[in-house]
Amino acid sequence: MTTIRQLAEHLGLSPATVSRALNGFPEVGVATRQRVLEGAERLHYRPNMHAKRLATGKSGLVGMIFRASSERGVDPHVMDFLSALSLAFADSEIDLLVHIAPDAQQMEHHERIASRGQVDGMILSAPEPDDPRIELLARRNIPFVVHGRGTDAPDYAYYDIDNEGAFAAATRLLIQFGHKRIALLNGPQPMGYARQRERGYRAVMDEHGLPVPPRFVANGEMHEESGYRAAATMLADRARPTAFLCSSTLQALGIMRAAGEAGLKVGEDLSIISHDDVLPHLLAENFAPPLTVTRQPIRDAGPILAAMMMARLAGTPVRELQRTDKVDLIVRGSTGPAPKWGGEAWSR
Amino acid sequence: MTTIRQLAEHLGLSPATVSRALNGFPEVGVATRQRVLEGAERLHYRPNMHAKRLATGKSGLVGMIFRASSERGVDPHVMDFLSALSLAFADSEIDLLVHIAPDAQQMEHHERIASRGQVDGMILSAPEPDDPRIELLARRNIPFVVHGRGTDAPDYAYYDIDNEGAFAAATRLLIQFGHKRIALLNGPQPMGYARQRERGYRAVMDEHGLPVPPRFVANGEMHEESGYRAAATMLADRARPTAFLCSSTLQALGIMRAAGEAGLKVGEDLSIISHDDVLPHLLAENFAPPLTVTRQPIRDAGPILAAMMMARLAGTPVRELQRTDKVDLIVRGSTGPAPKWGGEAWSR
DNA sequence: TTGTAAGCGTTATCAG
DNA sequence: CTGATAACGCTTACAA
Repeated sequence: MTTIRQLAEHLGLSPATVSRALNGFPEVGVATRQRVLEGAERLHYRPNMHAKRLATGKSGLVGMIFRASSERGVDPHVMDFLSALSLAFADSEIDLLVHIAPDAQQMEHHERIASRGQVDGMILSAPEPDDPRIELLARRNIPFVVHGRGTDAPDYAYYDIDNEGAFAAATRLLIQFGHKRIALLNGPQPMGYARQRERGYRAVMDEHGLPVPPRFVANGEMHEESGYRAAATMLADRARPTAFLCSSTLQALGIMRAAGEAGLKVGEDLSIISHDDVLPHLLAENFAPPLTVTRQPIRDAGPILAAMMMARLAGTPVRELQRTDKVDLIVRGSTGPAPKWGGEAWSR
Repeated sequence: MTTIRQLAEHLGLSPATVSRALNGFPEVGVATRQRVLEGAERLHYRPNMHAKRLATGKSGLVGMIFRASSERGVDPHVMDFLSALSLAFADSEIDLLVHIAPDAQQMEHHERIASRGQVDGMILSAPEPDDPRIELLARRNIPFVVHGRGTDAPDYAYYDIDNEGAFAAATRLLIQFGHKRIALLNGPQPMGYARQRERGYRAVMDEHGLPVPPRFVANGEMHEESGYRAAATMLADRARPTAFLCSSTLQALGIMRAAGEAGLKVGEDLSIISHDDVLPHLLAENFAPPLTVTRQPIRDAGPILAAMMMARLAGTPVRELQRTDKVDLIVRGSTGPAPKWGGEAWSR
């Protein structure tokens, strides 16, 4: 390993000049810089990160702590996000420090990373309204950006999608198709996005004077089995829903299984609209029938949040780093007119 | 931020003694150590990682670079592995540095991490026979452990499952059920595990004198659509297979879709056995019908490889860090006796 | 058992 | 434009 001092000696320069040349400082002569660059190349000089970091106080690391439920582990959507994020940082100098922590140990892990001071900033996702992780980072003065929002207009840097608008649009489509008994299979209760989605759904139901009985709204994790369980229960009832809104294509898969067992044909006897983060290994258009979805690939959030993080580190103020994107509604075969027998609205 | 010097002053000791006390050196007096520990607590002392690392040359970071295909991104199974790995490192001092890189840029990323010297070791997965990544790490003398094997008896530390035995057992079961036309939907061609699986399958087919026409073996990525495509093609032929072996439950989902479109009933007209890494959000037992699988949760590899990595860093020799686990064959509803019409072996 | 002092490889300050 | 020199915060011989 050649050090900056060796390189300097080799060139007949001081370490200081070499450092300046290498780091693009303006005051260094153009000929000198050229010489230094060539020398560095020739001697295979690689700056020692640890020394650099000790001297500058910057670590070149951005931390991200994912949530894991104890039974099901990490939501498969997040891998897609992580992947896009990593790719987006690829040609910067930044590397990603990743933790996966059960909900119960989230704070512990944040404490650890924060107090060690080993990251320049943090990215966090799936915030709740009064998220203690956010409070911690703010208190410790660690720059952070958030994937999602805990509340409607938070005072931190975030990127989110318009969950409320998406679910309002989906509900509206179903109502236009004549559906009156529409059930919602939502994500976990405390999550910001789950609240936003429920709000969009309820607003449109209200608007059309359609009742929302409590048993038509379920909260659960976003996997096949949770979709199956909730749908099976609801479909067993005589006043069953004629349409489902759900939060993930995996849940939709479970709804389809329940529908199959109940002898219902999806797209005719039963309509389904799912939110689609786009899991590349299980595409909504390949469902049988193809799924109608509110679509916003979660991977698109990667480059956006990476850019936000870098801007934040460069000092861009928070209010310039808040963004919400619209969501597309894509109609496919899993939705259709309400069946005749279900034409009546559910009543207490 | 309190430094070790401040803490030392506060206690009337030298930084050296404080350092020794904190790092558990034996020579320090028991009373002194107690005092130091309390003082550190009181002043909220946290050692500066960068300084520590500059002094010791260790980074406390283990790197992992995942492969991503350009169209489908990262295999969803790996998130589960990453998650287990991170959990396993949680109460060590080690943190995980994660990259996701397209196959085409794997070497670039390895170069980058290796030359910066910012990790103490690397974990890598899905090796191929003469994997250039492994060659690079070996040449640079960076300790590493591997998830999977590129060859049967590699000279590096690895953890793998008995893919060959698993697929041999699965093939045997199908043959016992009377199947003669058995197709294999494998993972990507170059991967070690894909080769191992094909070998297990072919060995048992040979053993029973059953031919394996080229069109009965497909290699592809492990997602729903690849399973669908391959199965649809094979099922369209008049001498179609009566049973499928596949590499992932997502592929099995695709096979089921193709079977449905061909009017075949899975478990009766067509048998399916899949390898099951256990995706927690899509369980094989919840398929319709439930899927017969060779089962080995990929998450189990997390703690094993974490322990191996730490052992490797502590100097345990490579030959003591090589392990292969058996795989369970779990029979469920997707397998059954070969249909009568398919009783004849395929012939050229 | 504890202290002194010399690194570890950079960057940053201040002269020149 | 370039060069000394002092940090940066910790570890580790070596001395006591």
